[in-house]
Parts: sequence; C-alpha cells; structure tokens
Amino acid sequence: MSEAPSPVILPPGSAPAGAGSDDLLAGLNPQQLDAVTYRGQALLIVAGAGSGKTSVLTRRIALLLRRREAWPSQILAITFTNKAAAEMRERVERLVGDAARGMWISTFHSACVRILRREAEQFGFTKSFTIYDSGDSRALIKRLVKDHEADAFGFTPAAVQSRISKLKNELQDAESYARQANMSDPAERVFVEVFADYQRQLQKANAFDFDDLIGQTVYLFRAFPQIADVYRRRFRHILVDEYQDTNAAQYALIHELTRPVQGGAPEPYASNGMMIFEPDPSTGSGTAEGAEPGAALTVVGDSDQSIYAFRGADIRNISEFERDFPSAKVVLLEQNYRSTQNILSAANAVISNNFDRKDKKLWSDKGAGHAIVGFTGYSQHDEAQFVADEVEALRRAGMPYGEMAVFYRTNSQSRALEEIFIRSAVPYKIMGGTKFYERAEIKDALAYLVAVANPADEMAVRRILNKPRRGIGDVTETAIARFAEEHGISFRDALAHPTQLGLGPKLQAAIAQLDAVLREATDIMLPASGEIAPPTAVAEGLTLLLQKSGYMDALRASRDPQDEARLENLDELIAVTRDFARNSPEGTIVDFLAEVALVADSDDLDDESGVVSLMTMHTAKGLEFDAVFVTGVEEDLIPHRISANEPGGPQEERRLFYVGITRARKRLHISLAMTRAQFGEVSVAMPSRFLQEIPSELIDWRQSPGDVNSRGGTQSRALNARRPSTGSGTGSGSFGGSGSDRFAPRELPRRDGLKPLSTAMDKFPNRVTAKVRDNGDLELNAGDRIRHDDFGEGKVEAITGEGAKRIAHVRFDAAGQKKLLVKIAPIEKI
DNA sequence: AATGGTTCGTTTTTT
DNA sequence: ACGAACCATT
Repeated sequence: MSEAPSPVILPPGSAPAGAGSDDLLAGLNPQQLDAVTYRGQALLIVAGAGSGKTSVLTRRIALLLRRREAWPSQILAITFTNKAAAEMRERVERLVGDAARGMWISTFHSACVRILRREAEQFGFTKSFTIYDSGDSRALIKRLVKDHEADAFGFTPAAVQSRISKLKNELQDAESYARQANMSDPAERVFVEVFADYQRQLQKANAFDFDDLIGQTVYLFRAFPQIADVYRRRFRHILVDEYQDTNAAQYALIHELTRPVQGGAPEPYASNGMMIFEPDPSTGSGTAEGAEPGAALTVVGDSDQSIYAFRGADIRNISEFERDFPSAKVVLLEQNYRSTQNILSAANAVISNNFDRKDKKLWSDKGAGHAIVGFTGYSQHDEAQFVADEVEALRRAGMPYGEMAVFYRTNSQSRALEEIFIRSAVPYKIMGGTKFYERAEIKDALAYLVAVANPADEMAVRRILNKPRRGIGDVTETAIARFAEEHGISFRDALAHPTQLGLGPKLQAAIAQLDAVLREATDIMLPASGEIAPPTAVAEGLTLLLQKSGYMDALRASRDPQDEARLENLDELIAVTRDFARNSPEGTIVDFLAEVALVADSDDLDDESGVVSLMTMHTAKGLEFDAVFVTGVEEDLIPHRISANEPGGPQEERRLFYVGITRARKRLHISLAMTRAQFGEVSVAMPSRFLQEIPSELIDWRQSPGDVNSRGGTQSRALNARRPSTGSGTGSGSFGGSGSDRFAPRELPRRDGLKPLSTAMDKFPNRVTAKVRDNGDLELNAGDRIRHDDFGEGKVEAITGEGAKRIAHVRFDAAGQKKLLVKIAPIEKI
C-alpha cells in the first residue's frame, strides 16, 4: 500500500541507540520466547485465540531486524486483511522505528499485485492492468452466460462465478479442467467454454480478478523460473498470519517463494528499468554464488479458528504443515491473555466437540470472572431489547460503548438490533455491512477512472457510456462496438470517431463530449512523455470527470432524495483521493485503483470509538472486546442451515461460534429468540445445539429457553423437525458427540393440561423457573378479547395462518397493534 | 429509452 | 421483508 518503494539501507551501527533485544523478549512466556527466537527453515506457531500471536509475530520480525539477521527488504509478512497488515506494520515500527521501512507487510492480494505490476509485461498484460472485484466479474460472467446460452443448462451467473472461483483457487484453468471433466456432457462443455471465454475477456481487458491475482502469480513463477528466483533470492524470511485460512493457490504461492534458489543469473535482475532488489549486503558481495537455500518460513495459525473453508481455505494446510516441512518446529501457545476462565472454559467445551482436531486447551490466570449471561427472548426484538438494556447497564457501570460488540451470524440479523438500538438511543456502528465501494455511484466514478487508466477495460467504458443519461442505449452501444471491431480498434478508441458511427447529431455530440472529458482527464492523470503527474492528479482528474461529464449535475438536478446521499458519497470518494495524495505522493491513478479494489470496508481504520460495534462473527475474527454479545444462537442460524449439507459444515460453524466466544475479555452474553421472522415469515426457532455444549454451571440464565415456552413435541416438530423423531431418546449426558439431534423434540406421551414434559427444559438444568407456555389449540377468532402478559388487554382483529403458525392480529388497548403467534404467545382469552 | 409494476430470490462469510 | 432484476407499457 504505502510502503516506500526503495528500501532504506541502514549502515551497520545506525540502529537506534541501545538496540539490545531485551525489551523485545521481555514479558514473554517460554513458548512465546521460543516462537520469537527459534531459527530454522520452518516454524509453525499454533496460536490459540488471545495467546499473543500478533505480539509474537511482530517481535519476531523486530528481532530479526534488530539483530541484523535480515534487512527489511528481505522480509515478507502476509496477512489476510489490510487492517491486520496495517496493524502489524505499525507495531513493528513501534519496536524498531525506521528500520522497518522497506519490508513487505501486506495481504496476499496486494503482494501479488506488486509482483504482477512489475512482471505483467512478461505475459501479455500491461502495468496498468485493473482488478475486477466480484461485482465486476459477475457482470462479465453474466454477459458470457447469455452469449453462450449457458442458462439453457441451468447455469446462473452466480453458480458459474463460484465454480470458476473454486477452480482458480485450486490453480485450475479452463484447459486443465476440460482435461479431467466429462466432456461428453454438453453442460460441462458449455461451462468450459464460458470459463475459457471469461479468461480471454479478462486478458483482453488487461484485468485480473481476485483469484487471478494469486493464481497468475503462481503461474508466473512456474512459467518463468528466473523471475521466481528474483523473489526467492530477495525474500529470506516469509511470515504468514492466519495460515489456517490459506487456500490451495496461496499455499502454492508460499511454496514457490520458499523454494531454494536454483542458481543461474545472479546479477540483479532489472525489470522495466526498475531495479527490484538491491544488492544484498548480508551475503557478502551479493553476486557470487547463485544457489541459496529457501527462505525461512514462519506460519501462525489456529485450526480451531478456520472459518473460511467455504471459500477454499484448506485446513489441511496447517494441520499437515509438519508433513510438508519435515524439519518444522512447532510451538504451541495456549496461555490466553485476553479472557477470563469462565469464557475460556465455555470456548474449550464447545470446540472440544469437533473431532479430528488436535487437543488444545486455552487457559488463563485471570480468574473465573463473571458468569456468562444467557437470555432467551420471545422474539428477535425482545432479544435485541435485552442486548440494548444490558449494554446500557454496562455503560452505567463504567464500560465505554467502544468496548462492547454484538455479533450475529447473518447480516440480516442486524436489522432488529438496529431498530431497538435506535429506539433505546444506544450509539452503534455496523461493521462491514453495505460496502462503500459497491455502491453504484462509487462504481460509476471508479469506472470513469478505469476508463482513463486502462482503456482496454471495455466493461468500464461501457458502464459509463450512458451515465449520466446521454441517450445512449443498446443500439448505440452495439454500433460503437461494431465500429471498433470493423476497424480493429478498441471500444474506447471508437469513441474518438463519433461522426463515423452513423448516428444522429445529438448522439454524436454526446459521444464527442465524453471522449473529450476522458482525454482531458488523461492529460492530468497520465501526462505524456515522462512527465510525472502531481500527487493531486487523481483527485483533480476525478473531480474533473465527475463534473464535466455532467454526472454530478445530474444528481444535483434529481429530485430523488437518495441522490443527495449519492452526492455525499462521491464527495467522500474525492476525499479518499485527497488522502491518497497525502499518503502516497508518488502514487498514480493505477495505484489508487488497485488500493481501492483491495480494500474492504471491514478494513475501515477510522475506529469510531465510543460506539457499540455490530458485526458478523466472521468479521469479528481478530478483534476483541470487553463485553461481547453473541446473538441468535439458534439452530439453522448457528449452525446455519445451509452448512448442514456441506462436508465439515457443522464443524466449521462450531469454530465460528468459538471465534465469537473467544473475542470477549470480561463479559460474555449469549442470547437467542424463540421466534424469528425470516423470509418475511415468523417461525419458531430452536436453541442451537452449541448452547448445550457449554457446561450449564457457566451460564447464568436471565431467561432460559424453558422459561419462554415449552415447545411441546407436536408444535415444534411441525415447524422445525428435519426428521420425525430420531429416537435419540434420553439425550443423556452433557456435551458428548457432535451434531446429534439432542434438541429435536421427542415423542411425548400426551399429557393432560398445561405441563408437557419439556424437551428443551430438561437440557437446561440451570433454568430459573419452570414457567411453561403452550396454548395448545387455543380457539381464537376475530372479535375475541384477550389478555397478554405484557401488553394487557386487547381485541383480536384477525387470525391468519394455520396450525402452529396461526397468527393473531391484535389491537391492544394500550400497546397498539401487534401480531402474535397464537401457539406460544403469553395470552389468554377473556 | 424511460418508467412503473411485478416477480423472484435472497440471507453465511471476503480479498 | 426487502431489494434487485425482469418485463411490459408509454
């Protein structure tokens, strides 16, 4: 991102005064010390949650620098998110100061962009290639699916996209896939065609998609060993964070980089006039002998926190590290410095239900701490109210909002929380929700920039063609494309000949205007002949594009109230370009686009402190908070229902839950609701199987599932049962095997009256009371008057739905209109 | 080509 | 429930 392009080489002795290493080793436990100081070809640090992983990694790097075992330029540290990379850089800098400059600390993707940028011309790309995000890819694939009529075989763009992505993550291309696929199947043939065409289009557009960034770098290294050697010679220490989340392509990349240097051309290799590694002072003259051992590899990870298998992460990369690197040293960090013992005990208990895992038990010397607080709401709003109340209580007790976080499994769950938080005046922010860079107006603005930076990118040019409205539709677009093809020029260049397109004068003028604006912007951002654009070029160029194209005027003239927000977003984007000018004065428009493409919103560094953070459990990884609320702990949510069919799905869900739990330092709250509106329909929710894996003595139920309703056999089976009575019967002991149906309702003998033997309640021995609620077949009709425990008296206006899903629409005298599930609402007829 | 109405599917997670 | 995407109408 903003690393200095040419590493500073400090002469020996210029290290900060008193450059001893003691401060780097101070306060480490024996295992951590080992992890920081071990020297060898391969080191695996198995770092449990909260075990000081980042600290170990940064100190390890700092020690290498401090002791002059490595020059900054010889270090490559890889993380998964920009945020993690930024934090690591900052912490290393804090330890060694300027000596940190010149290190590569970046994500897999940005490291690969840097490499590809330098080598692009070796294999048919130019330096100004652009990066397609998943939205761009999908748009392209959508077009191709149509062109190839692949939809006739039931291919949706999304399905094709995910298949291609999976294949690329396994380093397959269309040809290699075709070789092993069943090509007598016409559907397969079409898929291969689309795949191959997609790749051709990318190349034609001088673009890489996210997966290509990794995959093509591997390809580059394999196809051009002498190029690979350059990087192998350069990077002597490679460190990879979150190793459990690497996929096959990333794994291959690491392997390529840590391979021994074969020898041969030892002279510094210059690419495009840019010298990309400086003579290496640590190996004497830096020229002489060619062969060198592979770089030292350090990987850090925790297989219990592997939660990205769904996108190709292969847990075996870490679990079989010792097989891959027979000389590897393994260090296990089990002491947790984050959470209290109660929280860790719960986490340990949950994760121990995953089989085929290496046993690892986190422990803490912080003492037991507070009990985990459990709550079962009647609805998701009820649950949210509990969270809001609890947040306020903690706040009053002195905990800052910024130290609290609420987690959920799916983004859609944030809605109920938001509503209640707003009503309760709890300040909050949603992390990683709607993405700034995915907003239409932002993508439009970026497409303008791409049209300038990489005119080969036809998709970008087509995108802006009629934005703002210029009266250019399908017909005109096709005419331009045809002209381009006939004259063997690009789509972009065709815009320079508006008079020859056979169009009316209005359209000609519109196209000429667009062409002129793009040119003018090009002059600013990519000045010809060696001139260097000023740092502010991107900001100026973007402003010009948005203004002279009429884009902003169109928004200003609009009376759609949303367009005001869109204008603000564009202003924000311009502010981003100004920041960019400040942070990377040498950065070009191409650099800016790459940075933007690789930045996720979860990387948002402006840690707006002082507000409660709401996020998914995935986003929560790597973070920690004093107080954590894990919400929606229900079957079909966590574990999510679609995980049930995927191999390893339920186990991954358990790890996700584990990640959520282990984010908490002092206070952990676990909550669920008995009913949840999903897909617009209210349904009965069941407590998650994971809940029951937590020893009951650790949880203080403010309101246990048994308190809210009993869900006697018939009703929940009607709604939720996957199979009729599995007869898992007694569901005896505490936490045993995984994934059984212990919460599945059992066939119960019909009991008289109101007290069926509860199912859930047996399983929650720490329930507070034995209140039970099941209205059975309560007859209720429009016009009846009822009394509700909370809302008081009211009149039934209508009954909808059937069976267990019967809903009463009630107008309460005091509380207004409500919809209630007849079966379980705390109501009685009067 | 733009607008409005309807259907549809969508709700795991991210570089 | 909600938004995107598709379709039919002007």
